[in-house]
Amino acid sequence: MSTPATAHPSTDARAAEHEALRVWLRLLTCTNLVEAQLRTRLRTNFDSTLPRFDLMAQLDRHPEGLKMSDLSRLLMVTGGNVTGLTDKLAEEGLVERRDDPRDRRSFTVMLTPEGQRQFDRMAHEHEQWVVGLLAGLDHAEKRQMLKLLDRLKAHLSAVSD
Amino acid sequence: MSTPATAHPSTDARAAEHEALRVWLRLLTCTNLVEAQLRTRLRTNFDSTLPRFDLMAQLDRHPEGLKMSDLSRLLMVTGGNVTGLTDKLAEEGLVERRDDPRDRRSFTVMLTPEGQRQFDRMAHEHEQWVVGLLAGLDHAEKRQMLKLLDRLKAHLSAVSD
DNA sequence: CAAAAATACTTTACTCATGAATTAATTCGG
DNA sequence: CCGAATTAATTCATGAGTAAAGTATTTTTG
Repeated sequence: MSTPATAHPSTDARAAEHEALRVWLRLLTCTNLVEAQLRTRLRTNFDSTLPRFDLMAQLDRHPEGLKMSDLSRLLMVTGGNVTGLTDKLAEEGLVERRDDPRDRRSFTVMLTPEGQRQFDRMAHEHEQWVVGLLAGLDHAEKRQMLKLLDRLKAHLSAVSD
Repeated sequence: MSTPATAHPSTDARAAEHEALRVWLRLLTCTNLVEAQLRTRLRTNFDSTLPRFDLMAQLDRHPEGLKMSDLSRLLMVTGGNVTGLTDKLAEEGLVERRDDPRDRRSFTVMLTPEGQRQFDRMAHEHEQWVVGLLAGLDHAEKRQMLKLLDRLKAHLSAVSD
């Protein structure tokens, strides 16, 4: 560990704090801008929302169906939240609750054919939106960003226990 | 514009989509992890929340006070939201609404001395939390990240009109 | 100057998220 | 096999956000 030739260590500490805050605020700003765009477009083009899209995306990835508890874990939200989202999607005929013959406490949630059709259309557009929103970075920059975010994520996962 | 020597353009397009999605999902994950940590710590250490902290931070940065509309713009949230947050902070004696002598429709919101004291304590801890959470990146990586996020932000601002 | 437009804020109704309490069904230890 | 603990899902109260409608006060303009 070499100490750089700076006069005041406290100055370095201040600079480090400032830098970390700047990175965090930019991170937050960029994420919020992208999210806002996706929300708006999902709303105006499909009269839907991000949470609903995310839930349907999980069901799309698991055609055999998922239990409410699985959805809760995969979406990283509470069970009560999944109940509410599923209720509304079911009302609209986009997903279906099927009794689990093995366990009468639980059931399996699946996309209906109608839900699958709607999701396919949404997913296709959604991907293109994301490509467009991230077009500010070229290929090399995206790779760099991914590397940095992976490092950050690893550290955060460790911190979060 | 040179076309790389790849067999199928459609393959490139698919790869590009996949890469953009991956970057976006990592961005989202990292932001959510940091936010969750900050929320939890703000809650357990100060019995407060991020929106309240952010509002108070803006008032701290503007000791002369801000109008509701300023807060709405700076926090990038709707006016109704600012009304609710301000109501609660005012109830708790942390901020104060002062009549604007020039315009009876509006008023100036300021931190009370009590609010200023509480914010000072929170801000100090908050900064150290962020430093710790971003400690997964060293100095050079943080600079790199900042550069990439700035580029991304510039593009997003342009897209969002 | 009076009517119309714009502005500042609040209110209302809705979505989405949480945590805690509840209900019902399953599993496990004795 | 029975009571205790666990698990699956829902319900309820609360907080934060939106969009849209409402109120009151400027400001603009014909």
